[in-house]
Amino acid sequence: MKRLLQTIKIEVNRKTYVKDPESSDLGKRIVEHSILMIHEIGFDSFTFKKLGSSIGSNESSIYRYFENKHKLLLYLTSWYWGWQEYQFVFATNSIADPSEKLRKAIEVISKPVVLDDSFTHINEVLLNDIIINEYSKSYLTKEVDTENKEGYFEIYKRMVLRISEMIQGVDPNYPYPSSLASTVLEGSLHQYFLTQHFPSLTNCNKKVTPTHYFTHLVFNSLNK
Amino acid sequence: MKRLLQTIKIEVNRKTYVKDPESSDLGKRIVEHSILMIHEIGFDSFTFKKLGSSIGSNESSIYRYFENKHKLLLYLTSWYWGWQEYQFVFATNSIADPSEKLRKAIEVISKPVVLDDSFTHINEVLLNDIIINEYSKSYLTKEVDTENKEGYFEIYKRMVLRISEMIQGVDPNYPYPSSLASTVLEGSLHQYFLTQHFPSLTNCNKKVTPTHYFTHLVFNSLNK
DNA sequence: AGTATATGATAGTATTACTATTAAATTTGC
DNA sequence: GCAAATTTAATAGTAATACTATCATATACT
Repeated sequence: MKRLLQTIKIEVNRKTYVKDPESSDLGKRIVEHSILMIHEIGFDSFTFKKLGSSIGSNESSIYRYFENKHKLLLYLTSWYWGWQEYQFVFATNSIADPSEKLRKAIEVISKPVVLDDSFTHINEVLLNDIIINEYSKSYLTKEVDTENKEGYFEIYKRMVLRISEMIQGVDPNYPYPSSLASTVLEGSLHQYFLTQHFPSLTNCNKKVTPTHYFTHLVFNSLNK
Repeated sequence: MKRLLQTIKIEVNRKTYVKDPESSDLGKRIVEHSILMIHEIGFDSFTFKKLGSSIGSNESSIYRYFENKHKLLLYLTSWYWGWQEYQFVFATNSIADPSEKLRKAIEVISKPVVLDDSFTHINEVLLNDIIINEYSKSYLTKEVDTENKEGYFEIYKRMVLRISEMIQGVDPNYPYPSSLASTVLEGSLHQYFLTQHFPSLTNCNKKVTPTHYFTHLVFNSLNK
């Protein structure tokens, strides 16, 4: 995948980091290798100490970029959703027909992720896998309400809102546009998780992707 | 809510515990207060040491019942799904008409939980809240595949299968019965979570329950 | 060359997630 | 009713985690 606009930078809530990891080489290596390591050993076993030794740096240096591993996860997830939103808007913006627009939107959010050459230090395929397996942990906390107020989930919420508006564009009388939008976004991650770990609980697989399932689900709910 | 069969005991995978907590007074107090405490401070902050002092017992005594807090969570979630399955089967078993059966099934799994007098040491309302906020953590781990093989998620999987079969009973040609079933079960928890913490991402609230939304969603997907 | 800034190395603290041991209390079997 | 078995409580100890603080060194900037 090639980016059209060379100057784009995914904007992430500044509160997720102490020092912008994009601002230095070490910062980028922290992000790059945190993705590799979380993907490999899982978020629960991941520590700054392990990350430090894997990049030949120091635990204390990582703390200068991120307060703790929870904030790092918020950074990674926000980056991911920002990146997804960019592709989402890019792919749907020029489509006039509401149904085609929504169809494209569902496709973009539920299709398998491919590498984006534009951000060399971020492996989007592995990051997507982290989102599938760890995203819920970023909001299933006792601090979710304060963190929500502080804006850590803005991009994700905006994505749901965009989808919700497209649903309303197709059927203004549909009574559950936000619920359906959140179901597609959350449910898509969940269906991918099930194909990986609980294949008997899903009909999705390599051939039948969540895109097929959710396209069918959404358009049967709406009056066209 | 009153139970009809006095002798029922919810069967939970024996591997979740070292010693059956139902077999002693201390065991029941451990379960009872773990629910209260996890509900209050969240699973992440919950420790056996804190639980011990809250029930006037000792950390080491709790380890004689549960290997660790993850296993305790597996016990609580398995108990919850076992309890839900009991109500599910009881409510739907006698219904002959496939559509009515499925309608009832969706209602049972997505309606708000009420207290069950039959299990005095378990507060099902608080436990339901724990399931909403913590269930994903029981399977979003690196050990999910081995634990799945060991049967820790059997009851949940059986629930999805039951719903899936009911969906097929209504429309044998529907191509995604398992995905739709897992979407309803998982999505229902998620919609409750959203009403609590992200009300702008859902149309569900006190009046419009997830039951309305999912009933609409499912029956519009199927050919009747 | 001198100063600011970034990074690295080391040490230290409180908490967690246990394990092991021993003592006390309670239950059970006869 | 007493001895034996079992359960629970108390204490101590270990390795790892999640940090904070301090100081040294390297690099970059003016």
